[in-house]
Amino acid sequence: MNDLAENRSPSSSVGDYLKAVWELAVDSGSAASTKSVATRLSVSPASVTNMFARLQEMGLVRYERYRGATLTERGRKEALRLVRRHRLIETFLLEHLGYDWQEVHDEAERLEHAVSDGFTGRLAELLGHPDHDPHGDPIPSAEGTLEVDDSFTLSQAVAGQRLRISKVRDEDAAMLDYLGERNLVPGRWLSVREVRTLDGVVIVGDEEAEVHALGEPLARSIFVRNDS
Amino acid sequence: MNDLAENRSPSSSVGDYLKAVWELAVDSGSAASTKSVATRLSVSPASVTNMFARLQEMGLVRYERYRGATLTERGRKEALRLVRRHRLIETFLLEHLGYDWQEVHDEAERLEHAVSDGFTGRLAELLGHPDHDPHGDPIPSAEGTLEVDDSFTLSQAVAGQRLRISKVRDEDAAMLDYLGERNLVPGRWLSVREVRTLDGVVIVGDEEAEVHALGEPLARSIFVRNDS
DNA sequence: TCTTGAATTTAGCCCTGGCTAATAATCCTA
DNA sequence: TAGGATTATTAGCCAGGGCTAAATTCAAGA
Repeated sequence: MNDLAENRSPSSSVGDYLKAVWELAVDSGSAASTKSVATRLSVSPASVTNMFARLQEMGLVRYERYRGATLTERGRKEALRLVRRHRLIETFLLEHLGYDWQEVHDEAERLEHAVSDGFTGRLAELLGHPDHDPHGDPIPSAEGTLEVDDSFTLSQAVAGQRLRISKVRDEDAAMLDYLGERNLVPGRWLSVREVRTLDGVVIVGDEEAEVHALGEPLARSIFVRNDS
Repeated sequence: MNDLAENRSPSSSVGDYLKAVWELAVDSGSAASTKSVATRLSVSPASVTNMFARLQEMGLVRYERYRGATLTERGRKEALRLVRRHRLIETFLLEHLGYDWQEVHDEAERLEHAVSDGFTGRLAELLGHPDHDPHGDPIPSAEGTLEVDDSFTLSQAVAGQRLRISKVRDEDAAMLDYLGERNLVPGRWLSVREVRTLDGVVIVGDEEAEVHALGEPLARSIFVRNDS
C-alpha cells in the first residue's frame, strides 16, 4: 500500500490548493483556514477539509483539525514552482501574444498545470529571465527562492509620500482594466496628496500631473514602495 | 437529467479518445476498433468500451457493439480542433523555444488540452499562420478544414521515382532523431534507387548525393509526394 | 458446420475530487 | 460563563475514468 506516495507530480487540483494556501499565508502570516481556501477556490468547505487531509498524507501541508493548514517545505516548493510558471506564462502572453493585462490571468491559470519544467526554463530564457511579471509580482527562481517584499498598499500610505507602484492585484479584471487605462501600472511614481480615513479614498498625483481619487477597493489593489 | 449534455468543452481524456479515433480512421478508412484505441492510448480495452459508450451519449461518435466507433460531425470538429492546437504548439516549441524535433510531441500533447481558442488564434498569428507543422503534417484551419493528403510512404514508392518528403511520423522520438540527423526532413527531395520487396528495405539518394538504406519501419515512417 | 482463439463486453471494484445535510467545535458577545 | 453564530468536520452520495477477471461474441479454419 502507499506505493506511489512519494514522487508523483501533483494533479492540477492539488496544485490549486497548494497555491491557495501559499497565497493566503503570504498575506495573513498564519495558517490558511478551511473557509478562506474554499472561498478562494469556489469550492465547498467540506471539499477543503477533505483535501487538507489528503495533502497532509502527501506531506505537502501540516494540518490540524479546526486549525487550518500550513505548507511544509515540500509543499512550499511545489507552490512556488506553480507560481513561477504562472508568472512567466503571464509575461509571455502579454509580451509575445498580444494579450491584454486583464486577460492573462485566466489563461495562465490553466497553462501552469500543463507545462513541464523544461518548458518553463526555455520560456524564461526566451523572456530574458525577467524577475517580475506584468503586474509587478516577483517571479520565484527555479530553485524556489523569492524576493522579499516590502511593499504596502496605497491605503496604508501617508499624505506627502512619493512612492513607486510595485504591483497591482491581478485577481479582478475590471480593476486591472481601469488601472491600465489610466497608466497606473508597476514602475510609475505617485505622490500621495491625501489619505482620507473617513471613507478610505486616497488622492494621488501621477507623473503626468494627473490627479486620481481612488476608492478603498482600488487603493487596496495598488501596492507601492518607497524607492528602488 | 442530461442537463449539461450539449455544450461543455470535453475533458482532456475525451479529447484523447477523439483524436485516437480520428487518427485511426484516417489511415484505416473504417471504424476504430476497441483494441486499436486501447493500444494507442495505453489503456485497457475495457476502458475503451466504456468510453465509446459515453462518447456516443455525448453525440461525438457512432458506436455499435463489437463493431468499433466512428466520429460524428461534432466529434470530428472537436478532434480537428485538438489536432490544430497540437500542430501549432509543436511549431511554436520548435521555432521559438528551441525544442528539438523529437521533444515537441510530448509537450504539445499536454498543452493542447490547456489552451483556449483565443490562445490558439494568437499563436497562429505569431507563427504567421503556417499550414504545416515541423513534421510536415498539415494544420487544420480554425474552421475545421484539412488539406487532402495524397502522399504515400516510401515503402509504396517505385524505383526510379523522384519524390519529395511531405512528412514523417512523429510518434517515435528515436526515429525522428535518426531522420533529423541525416536531414531526411519534410521538403527534401529523394530519388528512389531500389524498393526491395524481399525485406522491405528502400534505398534512396538525397539532395547531397548521400545514399540511405532504410529498413521497413523507417520506410513506413517517411511520407512522400510526387511534386508540389 | 463446429471449434477455438482473439476481440469485446460486462461486472464489479478503486481513487480523485466534487457535493449536501447533519453534527460538532470554536469563538464572541451579552 | 452561557448561548448563539460561525466555522469545521463527518457521513454519505455522485460522476469521471481507470483497472481486472469473467463471460460473451465473432470469425476463421478444420
